[in-house]
Amino acid sequence: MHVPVPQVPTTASDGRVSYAIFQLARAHRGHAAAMLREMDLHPGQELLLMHLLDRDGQTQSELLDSVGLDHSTVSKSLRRMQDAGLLVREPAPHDRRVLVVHLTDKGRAMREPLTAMWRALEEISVRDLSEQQAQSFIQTAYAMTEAIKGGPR
Amino acid sequence: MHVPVPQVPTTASDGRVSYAIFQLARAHRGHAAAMLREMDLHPGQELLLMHLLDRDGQTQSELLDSVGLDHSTVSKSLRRMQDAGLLVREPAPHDRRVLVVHLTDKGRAMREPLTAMWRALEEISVRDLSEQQAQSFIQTAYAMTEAIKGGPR
DNA sequence: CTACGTTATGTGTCTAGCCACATAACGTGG
DNA sequence: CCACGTTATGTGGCTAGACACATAACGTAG
Repeated sequence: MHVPVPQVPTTASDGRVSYAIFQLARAHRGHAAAMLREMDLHPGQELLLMHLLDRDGQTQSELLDSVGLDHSTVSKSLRRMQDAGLLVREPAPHDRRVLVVHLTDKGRAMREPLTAMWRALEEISVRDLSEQQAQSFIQTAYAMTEAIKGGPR
Repeated sequence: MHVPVPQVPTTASDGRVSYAIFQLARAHRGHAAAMLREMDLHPGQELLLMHLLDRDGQTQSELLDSVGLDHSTVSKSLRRMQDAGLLVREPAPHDRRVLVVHLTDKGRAMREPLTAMWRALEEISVRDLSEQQAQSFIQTAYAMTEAIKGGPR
């Protein structure tokens, strides 16, 4: 099977793997954004929703650790998602600094559309791959993720 | 070699490959952003610079096609990069709609730092990979990129 | 030569995401 | 019990990036 490898800028010719990641990420994110748009979500919000769908009632700090974003990003996104009626934030009883996040019915209703979105994203992504290629890709991708995040030297 | 596969949100359990791309992209982009920061560049600007380093004097439209971003994004980024002294935009002689972009000395001076950045990014990315794994990854990544961008069905 | 579609670019507006700074509440050492 | 460090969250400011709308210049059909 012939796979076209686009012209890599000469400045990145020493970073073929990195450039491939870069290009794949762009395409992948773009496609996800289009699907999220159809369900009235903005890119990034789906992650927060997904973590809340797995465990409702988390504090902002807990969510922050889950998604790995800046606390200000989470704070602002949650406010907008509250405005959109996806969730509510309530002060915690025993620690007045803490806000506990709960999904609304509308928020919980996003479970199926989100599952479908990931399934659709997966289908198109692995469309031309063998099962073995897909498994190998996952292994390699996580190995690199760990290395970049500062795994054991 | 044992590679930890982080807990995937249940909503994305049907999208293991996609979630791996998502996580890898986050880490990769974050690391690149940190390095770009040290050379006073903002993420995204490096792409424009790299394409100009390969071919100076492109019009905004040509650049736009190269990088694959919205024309408004390119327009605004170029203005800020001009303010930063990396490039200049001059009206084209034979078509008064067109702006031709030229690098300044300061812009051209980014070639070596950028090359070094991609090399560093590559080193850490492939640190725990065999040459065969890296080649396989590139192939798979571009196959997926093509599939997502709407390759032949 | 004029009307109209196309092309190149700009601007406004929105959210994501980061850093830096600010604030309130919690906890602990003295 | 009070000063001080830590934690949880908010806010301001910046750029990236997308979409929608606007404008000027080019090109072409009639």
